[in-house]
Amino acid sequence: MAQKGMKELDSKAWRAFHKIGQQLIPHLSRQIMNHSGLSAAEYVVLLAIYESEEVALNVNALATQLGWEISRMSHQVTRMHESGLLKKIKSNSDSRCFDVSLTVAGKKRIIEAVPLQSIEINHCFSDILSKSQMQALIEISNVISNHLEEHHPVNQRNKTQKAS
Amino acid sequence: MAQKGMKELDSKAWRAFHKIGQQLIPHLSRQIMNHSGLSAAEYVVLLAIYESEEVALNVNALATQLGWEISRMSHQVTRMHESGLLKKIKSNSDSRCFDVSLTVAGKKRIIEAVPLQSIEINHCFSDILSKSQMQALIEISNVISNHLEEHHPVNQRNKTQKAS
DNA sequence: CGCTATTACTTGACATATCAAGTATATCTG
DNA sequence: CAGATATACTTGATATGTCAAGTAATAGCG
Repeated sequence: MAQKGMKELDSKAWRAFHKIGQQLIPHLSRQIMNHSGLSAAEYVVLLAIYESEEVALNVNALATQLGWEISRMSHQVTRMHESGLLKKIKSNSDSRCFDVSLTVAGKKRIIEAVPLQSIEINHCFSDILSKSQMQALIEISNVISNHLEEHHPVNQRNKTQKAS
Repeated sequence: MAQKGMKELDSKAWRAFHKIGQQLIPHLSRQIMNHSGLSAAEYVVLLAIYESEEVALNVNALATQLGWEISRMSHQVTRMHESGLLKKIKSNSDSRCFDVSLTVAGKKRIIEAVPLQSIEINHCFSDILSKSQMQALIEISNVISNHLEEHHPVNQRNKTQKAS
C-alpha cells in the first residue's frame, strides 16, 4: 500500500483509493449476503443476465461483461446451475457454447435483492458524496480503465464475445 | 453493480468505482506476484511491519492496521512464518500474544519489492491522474471511511490494539 | 476432404478468505 | 482468591478465485 519513491500526494491518493476498495466492497458484499442470502458473485451474475437484452448469454459473454476470467465464470455458473439459480442449455447454433439464463427462482431472487442493495449503496456511497465527487470518480475510472485496456492487453480473458 | 432505483449519476459513479476496484487491484496484485514472487497479501503484511515504528507487532495490531479480520491475519501470519518471511515469538509481557517481526529474508524481499511496485502504481495510477483527481480521491476516501466507521461498527474485528 | 488452429468451456489442484467454534491466558469482581 | 468475562489467537470446514491442463466442437486452409 504505502510506497517509497512516490511523491507524498501520490502515495496518499493511492492509499486512499486502496482503503475504500478494501472497506466498501467487502462491506457491501456482506450486506448483500445478509439481506438476500446471495453471495456478491451470485448477485452480479444474476444482475448481468437480468439486465441483458439477450434472452441468453454464454459463459464467455458473461465473463467479458463482468471482467472475470473464463474459468472463474465457468465455476460460478456451474455452482449457480447446481443451486437452481441458472439454466444452462447447449446452444444449437454452436454446441461448444451454453445459453445461460435465469431460472424462475433466480429471477425472483435478483428482483428481491436489487432494491435492498440499492438502498445500501445509497447509504454508503451516493448519499454521502457530492455530485462533483461522483463526476470525478467517473472520470478517474475512465482514465484508469482506458490505460489498463491499452497497456495491459487484458491477459488471456476477454477474447471474443457473442450471444448465440 | 447496476442498481435500479438509483439516479443515473449515482449508478454510473458506483459502477465506475466498482469497475476500477475490480480491474486495478487485481492487476497490481498480479504485478507484485510477477515482479517479486510475493502474493499481494504477503506484500502488504511485510510492508506494514517494515514501515511500523514498533520492533514487533502482534497479530491483532497487524489486523487492525490492515483492516483485516483477525482470523485471516492469523492464517496469513502462520503461512508466512512457515515460509520463513516472518518471526513469531510469544510475548513475555502477555503470553497470549505473539511478537511478529520480519526475518532477514522477509526484510530483503520487501525491500526489493517496494520500488518495483511503486513503479507499477505510478504507471497505472499516479502518472495518469491529475493532482486534483488525486485530491478528490483522498476526500472521497475520507468521507466513505468515516461513514463506515461511524455507522457500521466494524464487525467483530478491530478491537483493541497494542504492541507488546 | 483432411489437418491444423482456434474457440468454448471444464476440470482439478492449490491459495486464500470467511465463519463459527475452540483453547489458553489475562482480568475483573465479589 | 474463585468464578465469570474478556482477550489473543488458532483451527477446520466451506466458499471462492487462480492457474495450468485438458476436452470437444468449429473454422481455416491447402
